[in-house]
This record gives sequence, C-alpha cells and structure tokens, in this order.
Amino acid sequence: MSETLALCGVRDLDLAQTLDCGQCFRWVEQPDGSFTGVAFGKSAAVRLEKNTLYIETENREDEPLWRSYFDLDLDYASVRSELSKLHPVLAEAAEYAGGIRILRQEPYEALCTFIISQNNNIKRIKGIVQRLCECFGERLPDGAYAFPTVETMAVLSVEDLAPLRAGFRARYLCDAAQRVSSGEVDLEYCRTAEYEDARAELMKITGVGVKVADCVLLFGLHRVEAFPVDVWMKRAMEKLFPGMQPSDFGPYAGIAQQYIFHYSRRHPELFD
DNA sequence: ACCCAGGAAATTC
DNA sequence: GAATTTCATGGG
Repeated sequence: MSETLALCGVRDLDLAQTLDCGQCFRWVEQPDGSFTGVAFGKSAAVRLEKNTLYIETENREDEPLWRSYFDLDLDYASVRSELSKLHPVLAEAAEYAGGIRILRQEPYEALCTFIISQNNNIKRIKGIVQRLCECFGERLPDGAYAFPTVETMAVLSVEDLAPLRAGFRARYLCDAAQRVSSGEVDLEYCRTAEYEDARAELMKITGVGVKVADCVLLFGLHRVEAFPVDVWMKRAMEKLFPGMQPSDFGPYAGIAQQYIFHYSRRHPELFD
C-alpha cells in the first residue's frame, strides 16, 4: 500500500458510523481509529482527519473508485435537510446518524453478504464473510483477500462451503452464484430496472426474499429509494413512525432507513 | 437449558 | 392462502 490519497472537503462522513452500521462486513477498526478493508479487490486503510479522507492503497489511479465507494459526490447535507422535514423523529435520527453514507459496494458481494445476514447476527456474519474470502478469494499482495468472484463460487458445492459454517445459508450462496454466473439473474439490470422488476429479478434466487433483495438494491446497486424492513425497522416503524409507510420516505428512503436503523440500535431503551 | 440473531423456505392449518 | 415451524450456528 504505497500511495496515500488525500480526498479533501469531505463532509457528512463518520467512518465508524458508515463502516460499522451493518451495511458492509469487511472493514476492521484499528486501535488508532483508522479502518482497514478490501473493496473491488483492493486493500485500503482509511482515516479521516478534519475534512480530509486519507486512503492508503496500492494505486493512485484508484482515487475515482474510492470517491465512488464512499459516495462522496452525493450531497448528504441536502438529503438530510429534506428528510428532516418529513418527521421530527427522523430529523432527530438524521442528526444522530448524520455521518452515515451509503457505500457503493459491488453488487455480487452485497448479494452474498445479505444472504448470509438472514436470521444471523452481525458478529457472526463478519466471521462467515471473512472465511468465505480466505477460502475462495484471491490473496492480495498485503495478505488480505478479495471477495471471491461469482465464477469461482459458481463451481462450488454446498460441501465445499462447509468450512464457512454458514449453516442453511450455504445452499443459498450456491444458488445465487449459479444463477448470476449463468446470466439467469442479471445484477446490472437491477441497477436501472423498475424497482419492482429489480426486486423480482433478485428474488429468483432461493434464499432471497423481499428484505434481502431490498438490501442488495440499496447497498449493492445504490438504489437509495429502497427501504429494507428487518425486525429492528419493524419495531422502529411501529413505535416511532406509527401510520407511516416505507413509501412515505421519498426518493432517499434508503438513507432515512439507515439513519433510523442506526438510531434505533443505539437506543434500545426506546423499545422496552 | 433457553433465547435471540438485519429471514426465507417448508410445512401445516 | 395465511399462520406457524424449521432451518445451522454461535453468543449471551
């Protein structure tokens, strides 16, 4: 990791909130507050000082990739301002979680990690994902591992995935890899298709229901209108936003969802 | 021993 | 068809 990129003028970013809010599972906080991880097959160490995001990585030419990954060209202050008009509790959540950005992750990685997420906890999800990368991902120069390619995973059997200890989710991962690799499920189609069509495309995969599909659309395809509802969000909607529907949150509902999700998880006493 | 975990498939009523 | 049970695994 020979180069250090310095991205200036970065606002509305908190690395801990963004990288440890349950949208991604491969970043590790270091004792000095920096985070190390891999995205798009590239290792990086990132840290934020004032309004400059420093990224230690291999290639200086990857700056646009990292700008995109951290979604730095979307004006989150403006989004937050619009969302805050919708509901006072949303304004509170948006202020509390205002450092969250929706990462532009790779679609296939998001698909696999949110298949793994079902009926699971974040700590164990991270462990399964780590073993998946170590077992089947490319080893990078610094010793980290890329996320495995869909072509690699498409030829694996459920037994091959046993070391992951993913349980009943192993066959879902195989099904996803095979359907994406064959072209039966077209992830790039989901980037631009009508929302319901994109969701239906993903739900061709065994183990992908509405919630996982919404997460893939939000976190892997940057469909920021997506509003995944899990057990936390169900509780939060009933308690904090009675009578409101996901569709009431507008074109940036997914960002609202992340604010509410993070706010709710950090205030469990609200739901006693 | 018991419960839950960023759900979805399989089974039952 | 809608409601309930099961599905592996690990942590509290």
